[in-house]
Amino acid sequence: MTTRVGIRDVAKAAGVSVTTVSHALNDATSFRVKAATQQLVRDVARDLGYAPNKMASGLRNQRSQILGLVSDEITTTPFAGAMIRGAQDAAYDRGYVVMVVNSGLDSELENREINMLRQHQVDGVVYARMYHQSVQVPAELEGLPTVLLDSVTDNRSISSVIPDEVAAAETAVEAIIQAGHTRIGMINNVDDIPATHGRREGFLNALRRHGLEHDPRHFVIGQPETAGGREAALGLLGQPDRPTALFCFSDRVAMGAYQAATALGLRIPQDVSIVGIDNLEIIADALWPGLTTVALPHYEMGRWAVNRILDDIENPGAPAAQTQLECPLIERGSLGPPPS
Amino acid sequence: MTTRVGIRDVAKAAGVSVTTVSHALNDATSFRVKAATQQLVRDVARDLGYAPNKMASGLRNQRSQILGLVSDEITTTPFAGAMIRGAQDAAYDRGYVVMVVNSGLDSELENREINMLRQHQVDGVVYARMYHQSVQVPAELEGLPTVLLDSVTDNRSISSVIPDEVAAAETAVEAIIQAGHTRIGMINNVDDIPATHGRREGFLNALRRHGLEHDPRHFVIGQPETAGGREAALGLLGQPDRPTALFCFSDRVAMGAYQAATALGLRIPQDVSIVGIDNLEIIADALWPGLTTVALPHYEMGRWAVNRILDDIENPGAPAAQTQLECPLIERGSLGPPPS
DNA sequence: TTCCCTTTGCAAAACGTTTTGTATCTGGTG
DNA sequence: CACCAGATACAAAACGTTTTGCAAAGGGAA
Repeated sequence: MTTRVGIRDVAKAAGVSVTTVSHALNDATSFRVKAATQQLVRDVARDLGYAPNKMASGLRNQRSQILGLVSDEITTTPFAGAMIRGAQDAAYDRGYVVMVVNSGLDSELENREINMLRQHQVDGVVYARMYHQSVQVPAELEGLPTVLLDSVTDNRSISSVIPDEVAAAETAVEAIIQAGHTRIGMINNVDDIPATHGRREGFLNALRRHGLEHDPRHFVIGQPETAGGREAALGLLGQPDRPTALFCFSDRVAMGAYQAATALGLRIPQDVSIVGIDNLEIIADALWPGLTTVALPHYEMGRWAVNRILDDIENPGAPAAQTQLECPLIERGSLGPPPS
Repeated sequence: MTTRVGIRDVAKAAGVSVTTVSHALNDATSFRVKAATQQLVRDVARDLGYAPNKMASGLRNQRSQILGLVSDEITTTPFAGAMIRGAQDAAYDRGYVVMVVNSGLDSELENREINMLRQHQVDGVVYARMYHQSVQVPAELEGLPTVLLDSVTDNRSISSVIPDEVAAAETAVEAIIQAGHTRIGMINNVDDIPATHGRREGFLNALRRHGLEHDPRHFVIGQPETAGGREAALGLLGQPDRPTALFCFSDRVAMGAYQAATALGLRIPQDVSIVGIDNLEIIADALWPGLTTVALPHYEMGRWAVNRILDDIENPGAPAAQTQLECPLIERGSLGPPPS
């Protein structure tokens, strides 16, 4: 239970003043300390296990080196981990640390939590959603550097990063077309969210680009969970001129499609190919055969958001940027040539 | 871009001294301020939107009101969310906030991150693992109040919280026995970790308690993922006197068992019942029929750990406690009576 | 009125840094 | 030898709180 060692202890041990220690350690630009002294101080500091108190230096510098990350439901979603980790890695690389708070759907609570972050003098906050959506930035964030993660708002002066939904869908459908399919179905989400529209658009783009006809009977919507996918796929694959490949709104929907295919006695990918979106490893890897899917760049978005906010802090006044990140195809075993 | 309002602004606006404002707001025990004055100060503070600077008060009080949470792989596991959320909820209730860091498997990085937490003067740290295991507490945590989450160590002076693995398995197997089964198989994990041994023990306990014979051919081990479960279940269910119910090490293993059953033309639960452990919603809910399983209390463990550490901080010297939390049965549709 | 308590308020010190302004060296030049 | 310019080191102020010690005001009791 030794008491913490402070800068004055280092000064005393090294036989120099507190000022000199500070200069020696922060080496700064102005050469106000002799190289030999600097080395001495550093050695002493290391030997004593000195670590500067960020509460004190933050108070003095008016900079806490803490970033806030406020998110909605962290619990129920498997994506949270990757986003948070990306944010933390980026923060760590630049000497910052992240405080995560999550408020579920309770905006009253969210405001109180943002207020706590403010009291801790966070230098900025990443406002994150677990599913890409359009949000209203709470007034509590006024005056704090803010970046949106996996969400957008109409205020163009706030930077944001989201997946390129249209391109993601195009990537998936292009792969299906490359495999030789011409009758391609899609199971989309019923919900009115950006992902729904973007993925639909990408699907249609790819078909059009290759001169393939869009058969409305092969385009269905359902709840974006496994059960919804199962029902939708049962309908789609039960038709006499069923599609030979299915592009699913998400990996969970794709899992439902697997169940439907199995129930109908169709083998994957010999009888029907299935492609998802998300690269939710715990599902995509577990399905049998493995699910070919397009990865959502959660980790990268987390990194981008933090880097962007730190740029804003270090260099204020740069114009805001709305960024879309690419979504790579992850091949496993559920995409093959159409049955002959 | 208004400059932050400080305690002196409140004092000036209320026409009292800074001291009085501090007393009025922290109301404390000693009645050093008249009720009317206190009310006035509070009103003024609210009107001005005053929020105390925790860096300053923390510096003065030698207490940051920040807790560290260091964990291993947050990315790949779906449990992280629940644990973190539990920790945060408990922290929030008591006026604290949580800094999460994760280091993957890199203990070098872990040490540096713990060092960052120390610099930020965290009042304590929760040392968490995503999968219940035995750990060595890093020397860097020396002198900091520490609680282990989902992990244990041989140092009995450190508090810890883990799931009651034995009881969890007993709960699962009891339910199977109650449903009428007598030939019960288990697919266990190959890895030498506490969960493996605890769940095996609980399985055997339940059988013994009901006078059921333990058939070694019905007990197999495999990799604790879906593929491992699939292979193990193919062997188990391919036997002529196959078990009528399978207790699986985890929900992911259970998913493999579903695949095996389907491949063998066995219906769940009519031909074979399956029970898992984890209550990994994204899988248990998605399987068809839904997976009956035993929930691991991740959220509750997170809460317990933080509450315990705050108790330790507020009231040092209490003896350490090693706690096991209960695991409730979650019934969905994969457990039924044995085929007649 | 005087004295003494109690209530209420304030000034100042302290927490551990960083940074500014100034003082002291050193050695080179006239 | 005297002087000066850099190089190097230091003392002190500041960041925004909390808390201690003290002073002023109020009010009974004598």
